[in-house]
Amino acid sequence: MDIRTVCLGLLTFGEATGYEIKKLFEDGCFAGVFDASFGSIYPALTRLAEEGFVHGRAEAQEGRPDKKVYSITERGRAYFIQELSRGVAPDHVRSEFLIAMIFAHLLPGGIADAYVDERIAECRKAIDFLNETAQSPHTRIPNMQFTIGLGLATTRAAIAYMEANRHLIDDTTPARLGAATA
Amino acid sequence: MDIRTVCLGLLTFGEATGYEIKKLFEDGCFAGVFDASFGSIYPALTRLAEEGFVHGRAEAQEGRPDKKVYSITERGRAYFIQELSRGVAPDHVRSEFLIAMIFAHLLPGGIADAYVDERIAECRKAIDFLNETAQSPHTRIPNMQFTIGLGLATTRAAIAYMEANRHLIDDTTPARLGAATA
DNA sequence: GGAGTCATGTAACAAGTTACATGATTCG
DNA sequence: CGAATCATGTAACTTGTTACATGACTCC
Repeated sequence: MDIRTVCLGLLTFGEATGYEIKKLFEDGCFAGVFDASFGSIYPALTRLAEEGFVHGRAEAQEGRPDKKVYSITERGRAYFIQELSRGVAPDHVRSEFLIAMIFAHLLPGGIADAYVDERIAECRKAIDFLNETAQSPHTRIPNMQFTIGLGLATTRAAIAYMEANRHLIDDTTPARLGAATA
Repeated sequence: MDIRTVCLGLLTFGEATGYEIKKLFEDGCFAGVFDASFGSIYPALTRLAEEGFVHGRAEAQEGRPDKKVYSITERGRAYFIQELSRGVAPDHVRSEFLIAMIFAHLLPGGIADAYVDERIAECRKAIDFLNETAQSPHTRIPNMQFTIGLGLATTRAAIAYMEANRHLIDDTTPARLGAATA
């Protein structure tokens, strides 16, 4: 699924500007699920408008560029539902953290260990964030609670596992030694 | 981290051809962590060879194109360790499944439910695969056991959560009804 | 005065995918 | 006889990022 389609989906929750969509990818309910830069969001919205899937309304502002507030059209909504009904592609994951863990035995002492520390801290932040999000009004629908709950369950499992098994990383032989004995 | 660097990392485990690297991304220990197509693997290896990070040896075969077996050089190994020591970027995730769950309330009855079925089946397959991988000889190093164990822990948590909470998805109001009451 | 927020947009670039080209062998 | 496996490589294309351009206002 491309960014265009995801933007369309976001607009089913209500109107938004490109700037607001970007923030939803960063701190909103899409954090950790999808991400996109301004350089892809703005052209995506422009094209959606050309195709008649959204409608852009310019809102004048003082001392700032006009705000372009987009709202989804009936056609857009139908198209989004159709796209989402066609099936879901496998997850696309690219985790530098996991790669670092796979090759942890090559890293000089302390580095992989620090990566685990960082990761645990990030997971804790993610849990706080998910708990907050679960309270916000538009996540009251059951499928949102499901999605947030799934994130909480897997993140908690990750923390518990890492805390219980991080000695497997600490014990890693430093790189130079590993190369010498190979 | 780009594909080039990950290919370099794979070669620290021993020599391999482009074809074999592709298989490692699909069924090997990198399944679910990273993925790449031939169109990016072959050029990556060519460039790594030009840069002196790997050495390519052509092996003649009957009735088939020459096999190019790549092995990592000392420079390549040093470069890879240096790159991996510079820190890890945040995970890059793009999950159509999670997007489908977020918008499940828009989908016609039964579809989101089927997606959950599929997902649980995939998770079970992933667990079988991880258990097999944990037995193979070159995953005996502790950090590999850690990585595999982390995958098992989070995947099991995901299955358990989905089985216990999938009613939140089943209960979803069909799309047309949802639109009418909005 | 510098950083951060709000706000949009484009051009140059990077990265990676898909499809094509080639071709023998083996398995069902 | 078709599909899968083994095996490499390139060109066209898609997608998306980074950096730049513009500009005011507010907080420290």
